[in-house]
Amino acid sequence: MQSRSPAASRPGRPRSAAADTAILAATRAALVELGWSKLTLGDVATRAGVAKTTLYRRWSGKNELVVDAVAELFDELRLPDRGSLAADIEGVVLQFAAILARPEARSGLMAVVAESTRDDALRERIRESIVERQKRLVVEGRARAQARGELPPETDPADAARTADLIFDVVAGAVVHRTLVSAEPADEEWVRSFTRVLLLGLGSLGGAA
Amino acid sequence: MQSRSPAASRPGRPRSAAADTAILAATRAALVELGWSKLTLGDVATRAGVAKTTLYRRWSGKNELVVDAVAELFDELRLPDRGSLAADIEGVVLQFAAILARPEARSGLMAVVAESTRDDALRERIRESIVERQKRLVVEGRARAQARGELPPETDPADAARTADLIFDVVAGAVVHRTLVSAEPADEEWVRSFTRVLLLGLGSLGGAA
DNA sequence: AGCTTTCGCTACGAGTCGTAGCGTAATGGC
DNA sequence: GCCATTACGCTACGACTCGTAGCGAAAGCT
Repeated sequence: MQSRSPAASRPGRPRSAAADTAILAATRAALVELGWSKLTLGDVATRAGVAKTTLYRRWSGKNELVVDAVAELFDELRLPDRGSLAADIEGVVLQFAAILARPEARSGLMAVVAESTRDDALRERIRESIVERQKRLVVEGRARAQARGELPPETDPADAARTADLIFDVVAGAVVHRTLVSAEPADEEWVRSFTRVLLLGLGSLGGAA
Repeated sequence: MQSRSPAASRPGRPRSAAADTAILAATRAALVELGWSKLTLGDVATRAGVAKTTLYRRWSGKNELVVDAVAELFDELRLPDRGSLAADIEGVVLQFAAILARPEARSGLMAVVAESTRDDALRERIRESIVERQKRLVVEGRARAQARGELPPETDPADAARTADLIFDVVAGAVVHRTLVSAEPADEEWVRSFTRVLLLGLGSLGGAA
């Protein structure tokens, strides 16, 4: 989870793996009940049944802890092949929306992103453990669509990377904004409309329902 | 700014308007130097040259203060008529990106949005003073495009509102995600590609540059 | 004038932070 | 089996921020 140094067969008492999972679960529970700002590390330690010092030995602070706790929520993201680009997009967006609908994600994700604007190491940690995994789904879905002939093949690899970044920002940004700023559910109806705009553009809306 | 009660000709010493602007400016300066988490109201009061108690008489806490301080940044958003829907979108998105590039917006905006996930009153304050103003630009730009014949006219008013919400989430979400999560500049090249996707859909990318 | 509200200032209890120090528990090496 | 090494639980601590109370002085209205 934290990609620490080797840690392979080091002398001395090993760190409890159960403590790690208990702490991360306790962090999510505290996020649900208290939210980001009222979450204290002392409280998390109590919930997890560990000493506060143990927590500080493994995480340098609240930011890093919450990143790891929230990152686990995104482990379940999958991209099953549903046969068409539109169906693939709708499927993964609905998964993403379901995760963002959970209170521990809502409270924690935006807060650590906000903190990351002033902390490069934190931003890199978020990128590694959360963002990059999502972006891989975009690349994979795009490749599938190109194999099906639904999208034009990419000419320049640099162009392809820029396009993947653009698609990712549009998809993730729209769902996040809908869920956290507008505070409306990204339900099936919304996802269908969004997918239509993404594939066909604004002009495709408004004509026939 | 805070839309207080009438306040018209009330007996007693009136509140200093200069203090308001000094406090909001000091808040933005503190956001730039310290970021959200290390910003303290005592520090803001000192920077503004007012007593801490004065600050608490006007704002109930850090969240509300930062919302008002950040909201002023969005006052400059305009939607000049550039002749075409594409040009209008590019113009307003570049303005929006320029605001989000400022450190006081980056640090403050996401933080208060994160807090608003657990505070309905705060969310409403954000909606009134920040989000609604942005959304009006979408509605206006869409109406212009329909008058030009670039977009199909809306049939059902409820449908029209849903569509405006969708467009807003896509546009604002994409720019915010690009700027704050991906941490890459939303420069002219990116905005051009984004506008193309928004108007024509994903298929329009990759063919010719 | 007199009344009312705001302002700056000081002080306060409550709560959190992150760390230090200690004795104990759990490993691996010999 | 013994020892070095590391992790753990616990307590205590100074430093800091929070939000509020109380006071006298200032600034407006009638």
